Amino acid sequence: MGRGKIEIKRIENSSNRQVTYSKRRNGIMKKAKEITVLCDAKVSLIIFASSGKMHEYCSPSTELISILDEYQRASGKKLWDFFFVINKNSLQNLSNEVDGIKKENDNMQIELRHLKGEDITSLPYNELMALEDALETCLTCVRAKQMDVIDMERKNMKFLEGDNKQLNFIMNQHQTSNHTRLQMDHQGYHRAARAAADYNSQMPFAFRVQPMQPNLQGS
Amino acid sequence: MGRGKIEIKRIENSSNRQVTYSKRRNGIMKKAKEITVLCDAKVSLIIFASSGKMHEYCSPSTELISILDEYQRASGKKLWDFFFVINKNSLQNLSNEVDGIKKENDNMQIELRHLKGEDITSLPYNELMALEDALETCLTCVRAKQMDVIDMERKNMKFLEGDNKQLNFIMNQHQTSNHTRLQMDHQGYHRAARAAADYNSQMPFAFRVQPMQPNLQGS
DNA sequence: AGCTATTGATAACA
DNA sequence: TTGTTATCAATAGCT
Repeated sequence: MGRGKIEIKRIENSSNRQVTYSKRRNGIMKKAKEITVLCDAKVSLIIFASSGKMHEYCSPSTELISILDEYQRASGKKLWDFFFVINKNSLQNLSNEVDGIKKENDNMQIELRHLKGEDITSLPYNELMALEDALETCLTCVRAKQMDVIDMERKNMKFLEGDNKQLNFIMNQHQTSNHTRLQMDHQGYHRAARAAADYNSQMPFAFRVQPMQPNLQGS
Repeated sequence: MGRGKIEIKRIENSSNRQVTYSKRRNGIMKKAKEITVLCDAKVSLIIFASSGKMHEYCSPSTELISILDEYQRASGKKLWDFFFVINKNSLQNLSNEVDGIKKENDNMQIELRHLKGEDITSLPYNELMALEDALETCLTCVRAKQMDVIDMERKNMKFLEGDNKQLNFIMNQHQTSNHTRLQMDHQGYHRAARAAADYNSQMPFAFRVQPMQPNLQGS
């Protein structure tokens, strides 16, 4: 529709392309306006030139957002899997929260490094003293705990030895029977389970005492 | 452009309106396609008939979402105060990331508590041993650092005493002059600045040695 | 849906 | 860029 027919392919001459773009853009815009008026249609039209400059048309008394909302329902295509509408207050809150978490994280990392004896060059002397005190207290505490654990282990050993004897005794008693079932009383089962759990919690998994029956611990 | 000119106003005859809608819609779609090809433009076109039926065009190798993204940047109009575009993968990634941070946070808190001697009841014995070792190493390290600090303090003291003597000497030398200026050599200035900086880094601010001239440290 | 007279859009040019 | 205009394309009214 001009002085000559043109093929629909990219216009290589840049200024021709620019002129054609601007004329055709106006044409489409006009037609978009017309169809909204003539036919009660809702239209959203967004055009970007290759230069990046944008032009848009949106039918009056309509918001792009509501058209996009309808678009999602009508097409079934979701523009977003998920989206948050966040006003300025909640955005501020979110930002503050994230900052807080980051700060907490940083502080913990610094504290951790100090407690591990790293990075203490930058600590003032009085904090070094405080750190020493804290470490000594902790060491005392840890050593006391070690004693406790050793003590508990001994008790557990003794307890388990006792149970073992009892089990051996029962096993011997039922040696000839085919349906050998442990005849421990109910309380005994629970005591053993508790002891095993207690004991297990002090040991890495590889060394843990395995229950003799799979659902012993669950009872 | 038809058998007669028409006014651009709502077509009251419903079937005429429907026909015109369909014809013009095709026309706009065609023109939208043409401008993308001819002029390298990016186009998003969404049309709703009054019936609610939707038609859309989006220039190829482009996603509506990216056009809308550009729209927001180009127009300055925000469709939302804030929005995340999250596809299933990035949602998973985000979730993993958050989980990671939480886990990291938890681990740090546990480690911190352990290093502070709290909450060690749940530690297995071998970890208690490892903790004891770590604490002892740290204590050694902290004590060495304390020695360093004390040592450095002594050196600084000595150095400052020396400077003090020198200053007193110079002060005495220039006692009668009104333009009393410290005649320390350039190297001496830098040495003093370095020593002060070093010393300062070991002390809380309240006890820090203040430079005698405000721009001494900056030199 | 097609058809086509007619209007509208626009390519080339200024 | 903007305007003009010869030409082509879209489409209104009709089947």
